[in-house]
Amino acid sequence: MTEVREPAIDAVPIDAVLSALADPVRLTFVRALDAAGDWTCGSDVLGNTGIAIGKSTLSHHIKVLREAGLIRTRVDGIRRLVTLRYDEVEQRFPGLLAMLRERGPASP
Amino acid sequence: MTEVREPAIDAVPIDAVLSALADPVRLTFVRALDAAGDWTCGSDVLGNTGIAIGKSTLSHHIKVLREAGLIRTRVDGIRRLVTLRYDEVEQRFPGLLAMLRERGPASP
DNA sequence: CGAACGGTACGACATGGATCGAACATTGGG
DNA sequence: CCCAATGTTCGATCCATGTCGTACCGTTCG
Repeated sequence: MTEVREPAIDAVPIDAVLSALADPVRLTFVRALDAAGDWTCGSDVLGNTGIAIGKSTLSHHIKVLREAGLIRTRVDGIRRLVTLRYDEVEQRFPGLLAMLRERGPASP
Repeated sequence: MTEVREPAIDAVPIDAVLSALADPVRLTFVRALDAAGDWTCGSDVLGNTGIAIGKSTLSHHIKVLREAGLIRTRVDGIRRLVTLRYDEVEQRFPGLLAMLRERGPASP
């Protein structure tokens, strides 16, 4: 198997998406994936964002995001690569990803 | 005073909005306000939505939603009326309210 | 084969936040 | 003037979940 099971985009409830994005770690993670734009190793994203959490915690967050339909996980040999399900998310929740790029007024 | 203090829409961080909407009670509340479309009394919304919580809990949720920039509270004599800040939210987070109307796949 | 690597699964723990009840505040009416 | 109606505030409690550590699993390579 080269793909990890993920829900169909139409089967994901908005509730799950909101809950998934309500966590600061996961929000930062999604923003980083959005900026990266390509398949990325999960632990690499950690390094890029400066988030300091254990690997089991990271695994947990990735699972939540995957079950919320936001990301996809691909098995590549010894590691797992993740990516935003960009087009699908945009189709189902138009404008959502653009919203997340909004950093808000806190940018000194 | 006939208005309760609320943040300017541009001062609202997306984080606060996501956290506010991640709670099922608040999400239901916002949906009800959206459907009602007009000024609505807080306790009325409770009756309309069938949510069963104490009045202090309701007050708490309203406060969270107000501080997230989503609703406005107006003092009208003995009661307080709440409403969605529809146009402002739509301007700052285009598509968000439409997303919330999406009930997801659970609609038999 | 067996060791190392990258990630997952599971149990335990701590903390944030949802909830409640009671006391307080404000307004309106008898 | 006092009382009823409506919300807010404050403490206390309880639970969901973010976090960690350890054990485990699949893959790769010596």
